[in-house]
Amino acid sequence: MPVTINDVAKEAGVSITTVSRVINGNYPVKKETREKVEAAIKKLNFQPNPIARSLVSRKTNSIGIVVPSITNMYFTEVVDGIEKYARDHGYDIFLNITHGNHKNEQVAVNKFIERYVDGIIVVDPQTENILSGFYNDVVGEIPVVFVNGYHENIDLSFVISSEEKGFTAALKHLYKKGHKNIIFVRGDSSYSYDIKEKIYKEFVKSIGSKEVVISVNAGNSIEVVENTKNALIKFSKDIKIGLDYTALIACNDLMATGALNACHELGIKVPNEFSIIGFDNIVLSQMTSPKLSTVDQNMRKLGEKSAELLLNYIEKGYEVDKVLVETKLILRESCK
Amino acid sequence: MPVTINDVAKEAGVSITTVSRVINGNYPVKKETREKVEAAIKKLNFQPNPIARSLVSRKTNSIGIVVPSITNMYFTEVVDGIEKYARDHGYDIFLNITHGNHKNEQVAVNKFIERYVDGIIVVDPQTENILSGFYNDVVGEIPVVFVNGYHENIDLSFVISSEEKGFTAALKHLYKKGHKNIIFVRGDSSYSYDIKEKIYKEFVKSIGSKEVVISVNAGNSIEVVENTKNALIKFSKDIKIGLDYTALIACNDLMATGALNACHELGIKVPNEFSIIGFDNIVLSQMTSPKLSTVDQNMRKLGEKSAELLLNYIEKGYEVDKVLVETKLILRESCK
DNA sequence: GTGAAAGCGCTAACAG
DNA sequence: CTGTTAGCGCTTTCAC
Repeated sequence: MPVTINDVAKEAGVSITTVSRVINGNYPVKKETREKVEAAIKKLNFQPNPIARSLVSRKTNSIGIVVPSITNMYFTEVVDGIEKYARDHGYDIFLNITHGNHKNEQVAVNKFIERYVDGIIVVDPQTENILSGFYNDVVGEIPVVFVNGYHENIDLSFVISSEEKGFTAALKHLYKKGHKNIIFVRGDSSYSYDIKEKIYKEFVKSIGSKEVVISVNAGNSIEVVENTKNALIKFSKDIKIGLDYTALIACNDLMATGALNACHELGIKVPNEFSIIGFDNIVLSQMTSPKLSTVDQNMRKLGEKSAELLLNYIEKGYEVDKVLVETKLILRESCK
Repeated sequence: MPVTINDVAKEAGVSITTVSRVINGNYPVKKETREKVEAAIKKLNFQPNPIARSLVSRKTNSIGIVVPSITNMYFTEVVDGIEKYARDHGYDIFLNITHGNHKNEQVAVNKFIERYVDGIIVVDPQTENILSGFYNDVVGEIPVVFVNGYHENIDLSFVISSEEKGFTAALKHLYKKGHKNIIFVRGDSSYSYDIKEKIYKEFVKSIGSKEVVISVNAGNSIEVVENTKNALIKFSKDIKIGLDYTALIACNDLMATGALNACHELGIKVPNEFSIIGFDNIVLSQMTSPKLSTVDQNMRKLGEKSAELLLNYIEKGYEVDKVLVETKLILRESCK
């Protein structure tokens, strides 16, 4: 049986109120009394029961993270950033993995609310939950911060990476290096792929080149590597990769890795004959050979910022913000 | 203000005791009474406050996971397995990342105990915490299950993958395929590397071959890929890789990937001239070109099993178990 | 079958 | 400065 505030009070010869006061330091306590109490606390090794505390204070010092997947290196770094920031600030974190299912996401959020977590971070929320108004009700009950995902004209708080900027920078870099015909690789459905495709098409048009969009199945799962490889190999039968087209830009590093593998198999030298640039800067991009040039989304910062924002809401009240996290072009070995 | 059991009692015209009974179904309640109460619960959309519940029941329906890292694909899959099993069985999970620091690990465990989680899973515990007796005190307070890590003659509950068997199988496979001179790659310090080295040396001796152990800095971080690559390239100056030595076995897939990258750079064809076999079967092993042959540790199952064990302890009482999870040789493209 | 009342461990008026 | 008391929302004796 753990020691309670009562035991401490008895040991110190004071009331439990006094003990409570020295624990919380929110009311004046005479120095000698405090010392007596502190001695008792130490002697008995007393830890206030957070459950009892929460019951009256209506604060649990915990936050919930809802994330589509954790085997995906992208999300993993975001979670890492959140965890560190939150823990450093005295919050424990609950984790719920939705596997990209929008119903699961709702269930997860509702369960966190029932648990009385102090706030929730949803990483890459399902677009339909954003659009359906599900979250508009939720934020009435509890502060929520979203990391990336669909956010156009949405009255909710987001931490977003400036993908447009980063993607444009990557494209411009390729162009500056003399690449005129650039292949674009995207997954089947995602807000972020749509944005990038739009930018790509406009860019290609602006330089008077022709567009080649390769769309592969899945987008963020392991399979996308293989899918991209196969798609590119198939594509290479019609068009001379390395001659007609000298560069490729992918919506994420998984796809870029798949493209790299295709070149490997086709005997195309990267970067000498063909340049590849990815997106995200997941750890994988440093493990390939050659190492991938990519656009750093700074996922860890994305996580930290969202946690920072959430803790602010918890402590000072909710409001709607959009925080932009800068992306950064990382030049490694896969393009020249 | 959320609706409480009082509101329901009032609405249904019964006492809160009765409401509590229909919620928990632990005492007989007349059918019509129950229906009245259920109607009220539904009407008011009542959710029992888990904090209040925990305070009296001394059960939080939550477990804590302590893990060294989450950007490491290996741990990530373990956590995934735990999360799924626990959630499917009504438990929420707290996550704490220690970054491989044994002090952090202790703090994490203690914080979970203070939070009154119902049980704790420690993935790859720090050997010094195991040996120092830290955990022997802990299990007196709360059930704990460990996933892998040092466990020889340790009186604690472990879920362990049969690394010895898997590693031996990989070695035998290589030998059967005609490889006599096999290079071994390990990281600097880890119980699991030591075990593998021992097996390797015995095996090499048994087939009358000579041993080559390459030890690289770090073991489970991103850098190990690069470190292994460099080590192998350096090594290749003295000994003809692909001629004198035709195969390599690594302690994990990160190192195997590094070796693969080295071959790539050295112009050595894998698997035609040189065979590589990894360990773990992290997702990365399917993303390389050629895809890595490896030993599947079945990390997801490791996670699930540990959760299963823990929930059993929570519900039926703690005892000491050692559960072995089988490994499996996965032949893909990197060896022949 | 049902309800009154005590209490889980703590905080926060309210008195003094 | 310090103590008494009333809860927070729920479960669980103990009576009836």
